[in-house]
Parts: sequence; structure tokens; C-alpha cells
Amino acid sequence: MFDIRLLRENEAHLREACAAKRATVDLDRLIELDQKRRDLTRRINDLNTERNTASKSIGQKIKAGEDAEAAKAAVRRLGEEIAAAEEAQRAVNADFEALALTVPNPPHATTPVGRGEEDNQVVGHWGEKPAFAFTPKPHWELGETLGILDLPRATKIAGSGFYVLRGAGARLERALINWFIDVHVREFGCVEVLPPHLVNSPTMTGTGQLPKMADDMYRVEGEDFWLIPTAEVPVTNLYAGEIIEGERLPIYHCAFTPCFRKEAGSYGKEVRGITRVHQFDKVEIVKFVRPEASYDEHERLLRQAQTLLERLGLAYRTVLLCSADISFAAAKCYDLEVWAPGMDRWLEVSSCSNFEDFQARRAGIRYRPGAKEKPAFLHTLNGSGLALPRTVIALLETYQQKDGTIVVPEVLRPFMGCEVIK
RNA sequence: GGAGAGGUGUCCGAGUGGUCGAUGGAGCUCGCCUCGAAAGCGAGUGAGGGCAUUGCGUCCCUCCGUGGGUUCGAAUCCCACCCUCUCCGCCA
Repeated sequence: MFDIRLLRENEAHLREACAAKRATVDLDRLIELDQKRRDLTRRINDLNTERNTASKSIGQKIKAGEDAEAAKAAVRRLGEEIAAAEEAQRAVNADFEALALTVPNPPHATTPVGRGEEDNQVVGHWGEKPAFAFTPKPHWELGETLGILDLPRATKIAGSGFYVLRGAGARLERALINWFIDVHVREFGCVEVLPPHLVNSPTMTGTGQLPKMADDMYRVEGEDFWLIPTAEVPVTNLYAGEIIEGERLPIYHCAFTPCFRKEAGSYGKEVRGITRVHQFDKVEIVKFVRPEASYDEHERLLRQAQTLLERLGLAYRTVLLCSADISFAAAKCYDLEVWAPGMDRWLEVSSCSNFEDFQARRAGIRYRPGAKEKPAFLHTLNGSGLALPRTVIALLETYQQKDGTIVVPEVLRPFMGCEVIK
């Protein structure tokens, strides 16, 4: 949820923000609804005052043994008036809420304004693309030959867009998950969380997936359950509706969960291998911080994710997303793209976003800045650390040898129990 | 899934139609006392919105799981749903 005061006081700024995000929102109607809503609220407030005092006097009359029927009738009419006003208010509120939920978070000043993916800015590179004395193979060939990736059977039991790992492949994914979490917990002060993978609609609305992304998510038939598209959803909503004491901030969480996405409309590209699938594992970092600290925290979040790729020895680049390409709820976002030599392309393995108070407003997550101070909305951030299948892809393709075996990076060997996958 | 009990403020816990945003206790904050602390005493201690802000608001509205309903008036009565607990069933 954006700040409604922004609309009242700085309409032009919000219009620019919507344009930068290439969102078409009927702000005129929103302003109109806001005005109506406030008028009705004031009117109902006044009517309630009237009714409250009248009702009290009726009580006194009855106690005194006087006849109160005339007064009762008058208040009954007042009650009808209030009911009508409340009915109108409900309708206006529903319209207002529905429309307000479609207003995107304005981009931060440091987010470049752009029209699309092509306007994203590469702001950093790390590592060299590996050189091979042979033609590097794509992960699906490596995986099949080694017997660690089984796409045909995944398709048989679930459908296209799913994968089955086996043997060292399954172990590799689990090794990465464990190592990621260990690093986040031991070195970056995260508290590990293992949340539900199904959540309800208010939770999906809190982080901004609903209403906009409804068609991209899986839903349980006949019940109010959605399959999470990222751990961001359950973890951020952990504190929904709560007021956190200021001294508890910042709070850092990390969580491993599967992520479920329909990826509708993506057929035709990225269909080979496991770059775009309906279910994938991810370790996510979620931060709850004081507003004044959020952009420092954002940079540190980025470093946290980068650290993982660097220790794995995988070449990557850092991309600052432009206003048109960042998500609906984000104010600023960096993507980390890892080099996959077999596919000869960059793959997004992490997205580190600052949502400022956008999600906090929607989900009602507040903090008390200091003793006796009024609660205020805190800032939320999250970043992948990291998405699994694509990390596995980069790893297989980067560390492949001429004979098709894979060298296991140093940091994973304790978790893998071997130095080479063969 | 079936039967029963219950959901009230930071926590415990009263309240079964009217002045209850809510008794009481604990906790916390401040003050007194003390060399200091404890005890004791006194005061304060939820959120949102409106209005006001020529001081700091003796001002108004809303919120007692959620949503409806009855009533002049509901934390209190009725209905639905959600959640928690106990027992039974089932099960990893």
C-alpha cells in the first residue's frame, strides 16, 4: 500500500512514479473515492455522536419511568440513516481499497527510470567467464549423462516445467541449501525460519502478490490456500499486524522453501533444462529494519548474496533494475546474474529488493521508534541467497570437465563428501 | 472429521443489554523514600481516525477473534466463519 497522503499532498510525484513503473492506475478516480470516503466517515462520525447521546437519554428516561417511545422512534430513523451511510461507506471503501492495492510502490531516487529490461544497468562484474579447451555442455546434457538429472520422468509424474534430481544431483542441491543457511546464520546474523508453504489470501496481499499476481500462482481448490511463490511471503508476514519494539530491530531472517510459480506465458523460451520451472528451491533473506537504515541494509543484503557466488567461484554480474523492470512492490532492486557457460548466457539467481514501507503498510508491520513514541511502519527488504536450480546450472556448467564429470567447489565438499561428481 | 469448552488491553483475569476502552492483579515507566537497591507509597501505561494545535488537547468517532443480525443502545443476545484447548476418530 502506498501512503495515501502522498496522493493528497503530492499527486504529481505519484503520477510520475506510476508512469516510471509503467503502471496505469486511475488516480483521478482514486482521489475522488478518497474524498468520498472521508466525507462519509465524517458524516457517520457526526451521526454516531448524535445517536450515542440520544440513546443515553433514552436509557435515563426509562430508568426514570418516563415514556421513551417517541425518542426511540426518532433514534430508529437516525439508525436507518446511519445504516444507509455505512452501506455507502462500505461500497466506497471496497472500491477504494481495490484500486489502492493496484498502485505500485514508487521507485527510489537511485532507481534509473526506464522502459523495460533493456534499460537495466550492469553495475558490477565479479570473476572471469571460465575458458574451456572443449565446447562446454549445457546442464541438461551433463545431468543426464551423469544420471543426476531426470527431466523425462519429472514430466511423466508432474508435467513439463518440473525436474527430478537424483544421487549426487539431489545431494548437491541439499548441500547448497545447507551451506547457504549456515553462512547466513553464522556470518550474517540471520535467524533461520522454516515457514508453511501454503498461505492464505491476506498474507499474499500483505507482501503485494495479490491482487496483481493471482494468475501466476497456484491455488488450492475450494480453500483459501495459495502455494508460496517465494519464502518472502510467509516470512515477511510473520509480523503482520504487530508492533515491534524498536530495540529488537533490525531483524534478519533466512528461510529455505520450495517456490511455486505458474510461469504462464513463458513457454517458447527457456524451456530446456531447469532454468524456468514451476517448482524450485530457494533460500531467501528477509530483513526488518528502521527506515533510516534501509538503504545501507540494502547494500549489505546485496553483499551477502554476492558473497555466496564468490565463494562458489561463479562469475556473476550485478544489475541495477530500472523502474519498469522492478517488481510492483519494490522501490529499488539489484539482480545477480550468474554465468552459465554451457548455455552461454547470464542467469538470474538473486533479486535483492528494498520495499521501504510498502509491504509494511499493507501487512500492518510497525515498530516503536523509542519508548512512548507512536508506532511507525518499518522497512522490509529481501533477497535470494540463492535460488537453487540456476545455481546448480552454473555450477555444473562452470565446473564441468572434458569427460563430463564435475569438480565440486571447495566450500561444498564437506557437505558433498566428495571432490568430483562422476 | 465428531462432541464439548473457550477467544477481552503487554500478560493474567473480571464483566451476560446502557456512563465499559472496559473492575482487579502482574509487568513496565516516572516520582517520593533510600548512600544505593528491594519493599512501600503516588501517578501514568493499547491502536486507528476526525477535529484542534494562539502551548501541553478536561473534544468526538471506531476497535473486546472476524463478518453479519436483533435493539433506541451490544464486549454482553442471535447466526455464520476462523482460531485455541479437552475428549473421540484418523494418521506421518
